[in-house]
Amino acid sequence: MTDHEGRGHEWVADCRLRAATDLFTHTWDPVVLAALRAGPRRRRELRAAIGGISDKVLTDTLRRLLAGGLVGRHAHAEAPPRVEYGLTVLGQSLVEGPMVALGRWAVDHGDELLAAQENAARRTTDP
Amino acid sequence: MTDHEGRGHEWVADCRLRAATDLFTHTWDPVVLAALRAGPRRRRELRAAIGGISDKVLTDTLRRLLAGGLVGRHAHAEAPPRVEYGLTVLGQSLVEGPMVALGRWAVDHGDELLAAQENAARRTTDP
DNA sequence: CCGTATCCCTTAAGATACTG
DNA sequence: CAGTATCTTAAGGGATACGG
Repeated sequence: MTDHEGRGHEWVADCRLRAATDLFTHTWDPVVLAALRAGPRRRRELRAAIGGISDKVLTDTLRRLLAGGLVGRHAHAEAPPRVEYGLTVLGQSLVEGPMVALGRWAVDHGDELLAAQENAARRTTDP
Repeated sequence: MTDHEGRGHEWVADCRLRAATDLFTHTWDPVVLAALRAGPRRRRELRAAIGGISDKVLTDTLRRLLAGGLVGRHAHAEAPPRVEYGLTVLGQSLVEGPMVALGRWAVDHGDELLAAQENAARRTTDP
C-alpha cells in the first residue's frame, strides 16, 4: 500500500494516510501545533496565545499530542512549577510541511472558499 | 468556536487557516475527497471505492462538501437515475495541493509516527 | 439506483470549581 | 502556575429500514 500517488482507488486502504488525516480531526490540535511553531511555550503562554480555549480542552489536546509523539514536554525542577511544551522533530516536520502548505492554500483560496460556500448556500435556499 | 476579537495574534487569529483546518475535522471528508481525486464518480462507485462508509454518513459528507464548495453534483436526466459527484476547481486545488502534501508526509513519516506513538504510550505506562 | 428518516451510542468540547 | 474533577450539551458516526 505504498502506492498512494496516481490512482486514487487505494487511498482509503492506505492506513498511513488515514493516520495522517486523523491528526486533524480534533479541532484544537492544529491550533496548538501552530501556536508552538514559534518555539516552546509554557502552558499559560499557550493558552493566552491561542485564546478561547478552555483549560480542560487544552489539557486534553496536549495529552493527545504528547501521545501522538508530535509534542514534547519538559518539566523544569523549580520552585514555581515551570513546564514547557514544544514540537518534537516529527511534529516540526508536520507543521513545516503539510500544515504550512495548508496555511498557504488558506491564504490563496480563502476568498474563493467563502464565496463558494455562500454560493452553495444560496443554491439550496433559492428554488 | 467563539471568535476571539480579531486582533492580529498569530496563526490562531487567522480565520482563514481555521476555516481550512476545519475542512479536515470530519473524519470522512478527506476520504471522500481523496476518492474523487481520480475523477467524477457515481454515488455507488464512491461507496464501493471507499468501503466501510454507511449510506447516511456518505450522504452527510457529500452534503457538507457540496455546501463547502469543494464538490459538485451533476444529475443526468435519464431513466435510471444517474448522479455524478466530482471535485470543483477549488476542491481540486485543495486535494492536489495540501492533501497530496499530507499524503506524502504520511508515507515519509508513517513509521516514525507509529514508533513515536508506541514510545509515548510506553512512557505513560512504564514509570 | 439515489437517497431520506430514525434511533442509539460515543465523544468532543464548553463551563466551572477545586487541588498540588 | 500547572493541572484535575464533574457536569452538560451538541454532534459525529454507525445500523437499519423505508421512500422516489
